Amino acid sequence: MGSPYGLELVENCLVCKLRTDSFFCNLPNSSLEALDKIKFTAAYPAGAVLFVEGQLPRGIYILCKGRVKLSTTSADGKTLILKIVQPGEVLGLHATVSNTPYEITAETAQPCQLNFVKRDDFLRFLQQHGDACLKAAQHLSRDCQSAYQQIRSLGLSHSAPERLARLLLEWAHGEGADEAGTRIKVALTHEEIAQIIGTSRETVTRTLGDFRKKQIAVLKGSTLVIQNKPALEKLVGA
Amino acid sequence: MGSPYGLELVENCLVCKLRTDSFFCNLPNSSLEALDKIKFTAAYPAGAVLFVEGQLPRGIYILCKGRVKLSTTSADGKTLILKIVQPGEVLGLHATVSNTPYEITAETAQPCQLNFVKRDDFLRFLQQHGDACLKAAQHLSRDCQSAYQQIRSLGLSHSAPERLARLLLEWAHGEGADEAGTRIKVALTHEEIAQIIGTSRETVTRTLGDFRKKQIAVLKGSTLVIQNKPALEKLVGA
DNA sequence: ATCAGGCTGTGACGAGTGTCACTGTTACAG
DNA sequence: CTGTAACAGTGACACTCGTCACAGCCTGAT
Repeated sequence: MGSPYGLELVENCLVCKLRTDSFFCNLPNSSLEALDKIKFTAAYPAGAVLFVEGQLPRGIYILCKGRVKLSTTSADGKTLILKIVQPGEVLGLHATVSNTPYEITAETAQPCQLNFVKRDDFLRFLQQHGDACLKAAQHLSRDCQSAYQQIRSLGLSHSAPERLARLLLEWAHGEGADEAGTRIKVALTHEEIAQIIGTSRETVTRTLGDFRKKQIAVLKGSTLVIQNKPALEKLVGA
Repeated sequence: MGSPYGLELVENCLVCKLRTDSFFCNLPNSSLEALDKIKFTAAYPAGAVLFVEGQLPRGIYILCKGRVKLSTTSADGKTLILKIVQPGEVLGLHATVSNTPYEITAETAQPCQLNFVKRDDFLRFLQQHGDACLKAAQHLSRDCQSAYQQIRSLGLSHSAPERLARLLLEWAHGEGADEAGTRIKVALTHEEIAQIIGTSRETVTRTLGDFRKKQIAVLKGSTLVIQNKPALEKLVGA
């Protein structure tokens, strides 16, 4: 039994222990069985590029395990990270549905397990399974929402500290806190954070240093501790 | 026969002369008839607010005639325009599909005719008509695309002139040109343009003045003439 | 005609931040 | 243990652009 990149492959969605409560994972069994027949399961190492902006859509990827980074790059090489995709989410859905080129690039950030479904198979599947089609629509609407949120963050904020504060709060959302504050794991470099909030690496370093000095939040290694959440909320103007 | 706000209402989608080739308008007749039964047609004056960000979704609006402005506003009153919606497009789709609050505000920019469909009716309609559901997914994927485009514009560009150039090129896309250049009608103030590209009114005025001086483009009244398209393309770095 | 209100055009000024250049720190391979 | 590369921290500087302030200019109402 091969387990490439340290992953144990789960071949069958129906008995999959990774199943989340989101999107395609929790379809009724009849639809899930149909999906199971047309999917291909594969494992990828960290840093693998699933698709590149500009390519014609080959199909969709369902992320079972790991993290995937979605980004776009400008002509002069500047990169903007759109999203870190979590297990249970689908990649390449809008390009596949509308048959337009992928407008973003997807790259694994960790070793990942993914299910791939070819475009033709997938569209046929959607036509035959109304519940799945509705799920797809819901998934797309979430993508829209997160995109709109990022537009707000980029377009309506006045400063880099404000955008960084917004990002930290987003991460903190739904996490529990103890007496020291909210403790979160982030596996991102300053450079990557800069690419998310659309600023430079130096500004992120400086701003985080500023937050540390003011005892608002501390990022050490891959551990972020938010000590003063109200201060962050004040920064975003909420 | 009342024709409010100078509009002549078209009550029946099947015989509608406004039908575009996009989205719900060109559904097969069987689905269109079903849609016709659950929709409410209404006319609105310019400046009418269809829904506000934060409200729970009541349903979707299909724009038959007129223009609608989609925007979000920050806590401190700054406004960002996301899109000017054209006839044939659907409003409030993602909020309705995912049953989350509208995260944008929709306001008519001209007298408009709209079809409204209640949420429950619409979701039932989607479940029963697979073709319509697929259309809805396609529509959502277009919304995503335009959102991603705006993210690129806001996050990856270095300067206001670059963003303005990108906007002008977007407007020029698909328009014919004569010897004087590409002539486009835009019914937007400098203020509104500023809110689209996320800058200040003064910067738009100054940049347009600069474009005029360099004979790149001239905006006079509501007529925009693009004289030197290559110069704009060079500005966006393409 | 007169006035008000919205839009456009312009100047001055300073905060914010991108860029460059460098040092310090950590992690990991040989 | 050492060398190397990636990442983090920091200072200096220029430059963009947001902000304030005000002057023309239209359009429509009175």
